[in-house]
Amino acid sequence: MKFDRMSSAGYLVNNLGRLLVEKLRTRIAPLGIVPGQFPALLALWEQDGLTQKELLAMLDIEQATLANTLTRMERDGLIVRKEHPADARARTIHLTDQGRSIRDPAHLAAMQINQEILADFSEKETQEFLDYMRRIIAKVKEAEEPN
Amino acid sequence: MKFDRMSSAGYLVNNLGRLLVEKLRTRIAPLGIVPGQFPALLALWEQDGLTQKELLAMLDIEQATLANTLTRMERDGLIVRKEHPADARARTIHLTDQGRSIRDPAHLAAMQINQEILADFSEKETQEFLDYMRRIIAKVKEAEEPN
DNA sequence: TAGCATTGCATGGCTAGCTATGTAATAATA
DNA sequence: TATTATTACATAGCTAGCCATGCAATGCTA
Repeated sequence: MKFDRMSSAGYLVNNLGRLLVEKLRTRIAPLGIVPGQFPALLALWEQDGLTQKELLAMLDIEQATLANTLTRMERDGLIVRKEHPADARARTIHLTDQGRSIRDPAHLAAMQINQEILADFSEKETQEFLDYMRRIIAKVKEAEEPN
Repeated sequence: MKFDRMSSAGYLVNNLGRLLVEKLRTRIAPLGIVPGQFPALLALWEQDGLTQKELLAMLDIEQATLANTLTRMERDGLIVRKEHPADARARTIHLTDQGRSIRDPAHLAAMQINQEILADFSEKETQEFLDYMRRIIAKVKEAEEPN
């Protein structure tokens, strides 16, 4: 009985995931950000001044992971956290000028990577691939939350 | 200009990768192993007594990552490292009885996950999906090593 | 309104990936 | 053969994910 990694969806997804994170890392390094900060930045570029809880609701990571990522983002001068006007437990999260300024090149880097890795794919194949991914994600999430 | 994560191949691959790692983690926890150990175990189940270098050549991780994983595997009683008969720098890696004994259930867990997440896929769709993944992986690797 | 439950966030400890670097052993060479 | 280069592996330090837990503030309720 043999297990062939190249025929294992799980193995392939994981392997590609790591490759793409590293690719993104090198692309966005000049902007002073790292891959883990990307989803939070995307959300904050859409809407600034959120609380951690509100931001968390937009992301697919755990609260503790976000808290640590935000701490590093603050350290790196991308965001500042201000006291919440009405709730002393909460803090609102605001992009700095620097955090705001890298929006376009960061978007571009991510879009270029997506485009490059799918350069040999037809439009139909690209859509099929994205659809397969979304279907599997939905399936996994449904399995872990049967409600 | 908006960036839609659900249309980003990179984001989707990553998101799914994490979901699947966690799924695997819960499945194999009863066996006393964790996902990072899986590839090394697969290789050792195929061939025991390899050096770290030989094992590394079969895996898609960096040397330092493997060294740390092997240390944890030894700590957890899955492997032992013995002195190499001819080269005092190297050590040969051997499965313990415990490491050997979990082979079948571990294989089964991984195969079941692959099967479950693709349960709604036709055979054709499954093959297409795997093929798309392999094509993209090849593309990314080719891009980073133009030779 | 006093006490308890809940909430918002932070922290600790783990796995697992990465790069860079150290160290001892081996191999190559001047 | 003495020195230098290379090799095999380990270690340090980082990001980034996870779960469990702590703590202060807020909300609820008897």
